Amino acid sequence: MRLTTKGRYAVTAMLDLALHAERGPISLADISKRQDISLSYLEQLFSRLRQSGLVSSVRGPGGGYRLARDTAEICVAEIIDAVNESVDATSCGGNSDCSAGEQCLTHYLWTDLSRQIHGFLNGISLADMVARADVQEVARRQDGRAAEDALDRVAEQKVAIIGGLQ
Amino acid sequence: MRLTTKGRYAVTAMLDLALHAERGPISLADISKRQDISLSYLEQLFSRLRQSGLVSSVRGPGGGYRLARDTAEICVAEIIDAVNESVDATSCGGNSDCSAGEQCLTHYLWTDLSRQIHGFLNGISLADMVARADVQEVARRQDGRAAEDALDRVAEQKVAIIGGLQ
DNA sequence: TATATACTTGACTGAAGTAGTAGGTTATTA
DNA sequence: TAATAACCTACTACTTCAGTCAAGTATATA
Repeated sequence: MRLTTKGRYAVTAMLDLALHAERGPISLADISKRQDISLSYLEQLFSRLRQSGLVSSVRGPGGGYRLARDTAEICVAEIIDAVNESVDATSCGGNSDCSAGEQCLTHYLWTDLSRQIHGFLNGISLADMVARADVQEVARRQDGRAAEDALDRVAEQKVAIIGGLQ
Repeated sequence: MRLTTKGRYAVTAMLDLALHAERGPISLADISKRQDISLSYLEQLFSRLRQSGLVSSVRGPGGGYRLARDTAEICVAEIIDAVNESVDATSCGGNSDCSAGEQCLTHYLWTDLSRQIHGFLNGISLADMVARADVQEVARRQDGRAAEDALDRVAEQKVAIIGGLQ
């Protein structure tokens, strides 16, 4: 069992998608900026998310990704599964051949733990996350900063134009 | 967060110690045979378990390891901690600096998950494991096989002796 | 229809961790 | 003093992570 940036990034990106769904397709470049995740790395992750049927893509200018299902129908466990991170805590994958072909002493402990984790992550949908106050606050902060950055870019262009006129 | 053979082996070995505590110090060679874990690898793990004060050692012939505390006072979470496997699911270690120095969108999700896992593993002591029927069954099977192996070795010695006499 | 935009794919890489192996030294006891 | 078992150090093959780079392909707009 492992949970690394891979699964965390995937969930974060999917949540970003859920939060900005009303704007139409969201480009990975946008998510990359907002969530501070490498664009190329996001491309890899979304390739898997698309193959798993969690998102659909729209190509061409103005394109991007959108959720394939309602936010209430996508749970965190699915997203982590999609990017190939297993939440299984046993070494045998539940086959009970963990110690010289037979069940190891601690087999049931890991089985119980797996059930515990899976139950927890299965019970949380993107809709649940979107509804949380703390998530909304972070999202507001991130959107605010993105707007500032956009203004900065406009200002820079003005300076460049004025510089060109002189 | 990751849970690999390292943590699993450590818990299994500690449970083996708990199950055979009445025999006095248990050698790593015994555990290695019973649990099918590499002896050298066990040495590495027990070095950490000793440093963490979970086991004490007895050197010399007839020596080995024994639990430093009562089985009811040692929980699974401690053992996994001791061999340096973290059960923390956040990337920031709880520092909330996960996304460009600020809290990431999914911070609370990983914090909750960590609490969940830690609570589960903290609530299970070695005594709880020893008391489980499934654990006792596997232990009986392993002890039975160990006894058979011992008989086999005696038989081999006899053959060797007879061979030497001829 | 040219072109910018955006998604897609594959190969590659440095760093880190896993799961060991090998070969010693030191302490104890029979 | 020989055997036993803990203790210690160094090494290695392998895998995965996290990310980069480069070359594509598809599509909408001007």
